[in-house]
Amino acid sequence: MPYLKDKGQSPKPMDCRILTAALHLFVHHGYHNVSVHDIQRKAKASIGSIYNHFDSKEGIARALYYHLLDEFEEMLADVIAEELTNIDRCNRIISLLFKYTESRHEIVEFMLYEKHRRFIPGAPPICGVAPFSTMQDIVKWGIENGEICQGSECVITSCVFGGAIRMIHLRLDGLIDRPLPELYDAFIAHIWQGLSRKDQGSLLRAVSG
Amino acid sequence: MPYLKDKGQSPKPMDCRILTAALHLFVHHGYHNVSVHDIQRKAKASIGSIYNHFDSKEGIARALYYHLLDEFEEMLADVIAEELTNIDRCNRIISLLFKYTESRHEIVEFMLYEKHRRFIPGAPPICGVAPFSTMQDIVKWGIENGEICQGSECVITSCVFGGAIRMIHLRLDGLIDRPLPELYDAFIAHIWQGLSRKDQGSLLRAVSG
DNA sequence: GTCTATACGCTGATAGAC
DNA sequence: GTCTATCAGCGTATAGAC
Repeated sequence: MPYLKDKGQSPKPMDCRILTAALHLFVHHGYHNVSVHDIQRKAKASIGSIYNHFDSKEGIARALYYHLLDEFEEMLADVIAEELTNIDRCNRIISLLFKYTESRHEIVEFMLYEKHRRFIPGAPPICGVAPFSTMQDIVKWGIENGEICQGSECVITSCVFGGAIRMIHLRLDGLIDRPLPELYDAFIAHIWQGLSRKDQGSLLRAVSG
Repeated sequence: MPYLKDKGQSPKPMDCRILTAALHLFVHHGYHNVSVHDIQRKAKASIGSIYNHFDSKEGIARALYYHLLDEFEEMLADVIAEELTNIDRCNRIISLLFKYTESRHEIVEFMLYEKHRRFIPGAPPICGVAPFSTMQDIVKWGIENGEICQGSECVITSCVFGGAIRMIHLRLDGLIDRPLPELYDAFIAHIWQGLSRKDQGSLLRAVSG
């Protein structure tokens, strides 16, 4: 393809043209507002060719979705392989998502902002699926080894990644006008340190002094 | 209707039947997977009657959307009128959203989990629209009067409400099996106090990392 | 205001030549 | 494998009786 990275078996050139066209159209107009004719035109292929590569319009969406899901999961595997603390793993994931939101916004929008079950009948809710459960695992490990505060995994995971996902949505909707990576440091600090006013200075002084 | 509350001018009985049927069907099957015939059947009205009350299928969705948006905004006005601290206002909003997720899940799902622009062409992105900008205002006031830590409004608003919205999505997708109000206290504590373990060592790590 | 019957465009999918 | 031409069904919306 490649979408997020080069590894893994990429689809064949023609599949790629079709999937890339479909991704673009789905993101900008919505699955239901895009016809197979639109995809065919954009991919510079014919209807017959489309149906030679995919069994249906829904099949195109499915292929796209599961392909990107795999790439997402690969990215997370890489982050886990890095042997960081679990907090830093969370931060790294957020950092990558913020970057991709700028550089590959169509992919991020399709994966993080679309209701896939609306057009892929069999699809499980995305938040329960591999990459997202992996994110919850990382949080769980962090709680277990004491990096992260005690509490319900799903609540803490929601706090960590829910805020990030919200920012991505706002950015994609044009309601944040700065590139997300510029807001990364502030965001990370808020999440881990909390949002109520606190006298950070004295806390830090207490440690160093 | 009433959806969230009784005040305001409710639609007429027939409008109400149609809108209630449409809400149910849109939430469960998605706007594009619902035909006017489905709505007509569910509302126990005829096609002709539907088109006597609304100009189009899209018109039904629009009426529903803006009606609920008004009710949402009214709810926020009530919270603001209560004269709480701004942090408590945020908490109160989250508490109400959690409660409504249990008792009126179709409304919450329609308002917080649907991509309205996919079927209501003129609609502005929901996060930029009245109730959501009001939420950002509350955060802004909290920053200004020193209750909430210094920082970018949109980042802090994302942290506060993004986590809550994420939990609502997870709950609506069946990935959280406990009623959200039971998780409210924990959630609030995490948001305002932060997620890293609370001894100074890890706080410093979070700051430097 | 409510109803039934109908028109008709669009779109997903197929057939069959090359 | 790719293409064009075509079909069949669905779904929005209208016409017109009551």
